[in-house]
Parts: sequence; C-alpha cells; structure tokens
Amino acid sequence: MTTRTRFAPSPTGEIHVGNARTALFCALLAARDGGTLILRIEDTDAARSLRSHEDEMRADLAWLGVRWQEGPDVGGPKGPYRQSERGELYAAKLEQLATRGRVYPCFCTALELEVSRKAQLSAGKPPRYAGTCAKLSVPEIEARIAKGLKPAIRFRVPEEGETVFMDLVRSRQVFAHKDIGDFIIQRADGSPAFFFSNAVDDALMGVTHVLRGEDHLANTPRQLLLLDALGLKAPQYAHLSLIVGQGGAPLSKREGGGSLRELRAEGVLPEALLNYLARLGHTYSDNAFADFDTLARGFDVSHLGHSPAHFDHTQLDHWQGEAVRHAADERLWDWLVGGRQELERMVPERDRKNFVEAVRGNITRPSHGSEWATVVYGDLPPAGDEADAALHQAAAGFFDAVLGVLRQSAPEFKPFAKAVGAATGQSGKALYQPLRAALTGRLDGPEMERLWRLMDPKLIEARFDRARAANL
RNA sequence: GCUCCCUUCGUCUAGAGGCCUAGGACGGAGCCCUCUCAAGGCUUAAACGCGGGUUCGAAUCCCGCAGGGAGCGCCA
Repeated sequence: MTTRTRFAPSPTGEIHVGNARTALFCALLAARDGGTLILRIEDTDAARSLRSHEDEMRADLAWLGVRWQEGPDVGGPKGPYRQSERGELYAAKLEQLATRGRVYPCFCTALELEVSRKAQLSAGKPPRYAGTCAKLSVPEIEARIAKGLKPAIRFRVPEEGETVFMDLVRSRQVFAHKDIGDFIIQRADGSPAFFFSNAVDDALMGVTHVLRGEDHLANTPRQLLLLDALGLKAPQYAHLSLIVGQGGAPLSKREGGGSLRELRAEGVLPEALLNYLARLGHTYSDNAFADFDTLARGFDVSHLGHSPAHFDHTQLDHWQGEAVRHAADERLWDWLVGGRQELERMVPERDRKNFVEAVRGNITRPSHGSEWATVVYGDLPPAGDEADAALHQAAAGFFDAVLGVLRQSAPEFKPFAKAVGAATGQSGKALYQPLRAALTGRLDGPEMERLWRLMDPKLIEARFDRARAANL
C-alpha cells in the first residue's frame, strides 16, 4: 500500500510555523515513500473560514517548498478536497450511524451545556456531556422538533471498555471509554463537526498516516470509535510534539516564530526555514544544508522527538546563512530586490552578478544588500566610530600618498594597495584598515578587491579625498 | 478537577542496563587562516529535574514527587 498523508488546515488565519512543520513532515514522509500528500481544507466553520485564507495558505506552503499531489486546486480521485463541498458524503455516513443506533439528537442549548460544565468542574468531575438527551424517547424527540427546535447530533460512546492504539511516536495508548463523553458530530445547523468529518475524510481519502499535533492525541480514541462504528479503516497516527516559544510557553501569534508570512517578510529564505523546520523535533544524522528530496530521503517517524521543541531564532539564522551561501546568484539577487526597488536602481544591470558574489558572504537579510549597495554606489553614511578611529590613526600623509598612487591609475585593488604600501611604508592592518575605512565607512565587509571593481573611480577618489580631510 | 503526554549541555538532540570519563549540531570562548567580517580548520566550557527502589552495574527499568503541556467545545 502506498503511503498517503494529508495536511488538513482550517482556513481561519495565517499559517504558523507549527502547522507548517506538520505539513512539511507529512510532505517529507509521502515523498520518501513515493506516496501522495493530500491537501484538504477543513472549512466546516463557515463563519470563520475564508477563501482568501485558503489561498494564502496554499501560497505559503508552496513558498516553503511543500507540494501536494491531491487538493482543491489540483484535484484528484478522492475529491472534493474542501469539506464544505463534501456534505453528501457526511450525510451518508451519518445515516449509517443513525441506522445502527449510534447517534441521537441533542437539544441542549449552549447555555445549558455551559452551566452543566461549570457544575461538573466545581464538583471536581471531568466536564463531560451529562447525557441529558441520550435517553429521550421518540415522542419526546418528535415533540421538540415539532416545536421548531434544531438538534445537534451526538455520538453515543460506549460506557464500558477502552480504546487502544499504537501511536507511531508515542507507542501504545489506552483510553477508557468512561472518560469520554458523548460528543457532537453534527452541529445544529447541519454542518459536520471536526471529530466526524476529519476522521471520515481520512478514511474515505485512503490516508495511511496521520501526522498531527500532540493536541489531538486525546481526541484520537473518539475518532477511532467513530471509524469503528462506521466499519472504516483507521489510519496510523503519529502525534507530534508542539513547538514552543522562548519561555517554553506554546507558540502564540505574538511570541517569537510567528507566521510564515512574517518570517518571509523578515527576509527568511524558504530553504532556510525548510532546513530548520525539518530538524526541529526530528533528527537527521547529516547536518549539511539539504534540499527537499534529500531531507525526504532521511525522514523517519522513528526520529521524531517526544518533547516540545523551542523555536530558536539563533538556529534559524544558521540555516539562513547556509541558504544565502547556497543560493544561486540570480535567485539571491531576486531575494535582495524583493520589495525594495532602490536596489534595482542603484546596482547597474551588468554589475549584478558581481555585486551578489561580492556581498553574499556578508549578508543574511535583504536589507543588508541595500546597505552594501549604498556603500558601493551611493552616498556613504558617516563612518562608524571604529572606522573613524582607523581613519585618524592612519599615518600622517597617508591619504596624500593614496591619492598620489591613485592618480597614476590603479585598475585593480591589489596592485593599488601594494603601491600604497610601497609609498607609505605601511603593511598589513596599518595599510588595509584605513583603506577599507575610507572606502566603505566600516571595518568589516566583503573583500576589498571585489568591492573596488564595482566602484566608480570618481567615487573612489572622492572617498579618499574625504578621508584625507578627516585624517588631517 | 479528571485523563493523557513530556522532562539529557543555553537550544535541537544521540542514547533503547555495561560501548557514557554521556556523543553530535547551533550558539559561546580560544587558536589558526586572513586587510576586516564571514566562511573554513582545530581546541574548549556546558546536560542526564528531584527522591526512592530493582540490579554486580541505570541517562536507560519500576514507583513516587516536582515542573511543563494537551484534552475534557455546536473550534479545529
């Protein structure tokens, strides 16, 4: 049987690193086995589900490098892939449950349920459904419906026994049925509820492996009970530990990490996030920067961690550096430009490749590219303190000598620096630091040789003039 | 409250009774390379939550405790 995994987001907001990592693991597992990743949109909550969110999610997932072979946009044999379009399928399954006497209508109001929950909680009991409507007789039910009341449908959970299953990451799990209350599978408005539609779809779509957040672990017995009542085959489950923020608290919208869109806006490269996420809570024996296919080959559910993982920007930054180093010139250029047109204006077309090659070792964010473009082509911002000090520490007459050498024409930096060294008697740091400071306004940066080739001779002369003035 | 899950360096983790004087990676420190920064190479500091068992021997097994998390929704 070929592997079929699924990612089933609810289009109610932006996709977060936690969900993205789940989606990635699903994609990696499917790809490793030459299987299929299904994208299923769980939009049963009509009030909160937005098509625009779905579109954004698909775009974000694609940006990360997650590809699905079946889904609402690409189709497939098990569609439709939006739950809002699968009403008939759910109705048929619900009908089966009704015939088998496994469900009953519940007329309790939200307020009644709330009161009951509170009462149980304060009595030190688990807030399970009290079973108020479980024993309603047919006439009683008919009377309520005649009054115009719209019932929700509850699944009757067996009082006795337990559900046992093997979780791929947490191994054997046992849940007693007496701890599970009858739960709603269809809302009063006729829409299917999560436990039901999610489990039914997994079975109907032939999903073999469900990788999902640990928050679903205790929900699993409910779905297993449902599937069993329906005579449907259950998938294998693997419950992933959650991703937490700095203090160990669950990753929220406001804390570190954030949504894919935020990270993207910060200039994080998708390959960087891909490499980081693949290793967050999953171990690879190889720590080398890798592409999707390589990561897929090394993916294994047995390498999944059991404890919550911290989303750590320091580690993300490492992969970001790797991603910058590995990116092709054109791609890096596009990334640098992304949204900031000034770069396109400043860097001449013919220089682009050389510019990227010069600065790639010194940048991790697109804004850094603009900074170097300014250094090479624009108005140099005031020198930093250290660079300024280097200027002042240059030997007396140093820049006079520099300008002298410059006028005798110096096409390349190396021979130029050599000539300056000969003229001033300086070498090493004493020679190079003032030159770098004068030319770039800072003491760190790409090789001077590369920058020099990009700079206009007139600009170079102007910078040295300015340095001489500062040095006096 | 009840049920369940989790707990090894700062972080991600290896570790499935002796191979552990606990390994790797990121980050830190130092050295080398080098005009600088980065990269790279080398070196180094840094951890088994606590308490009881079991055993010749425990990070690994058992029991408590503590801490963190999840579920108990007409949210998914």
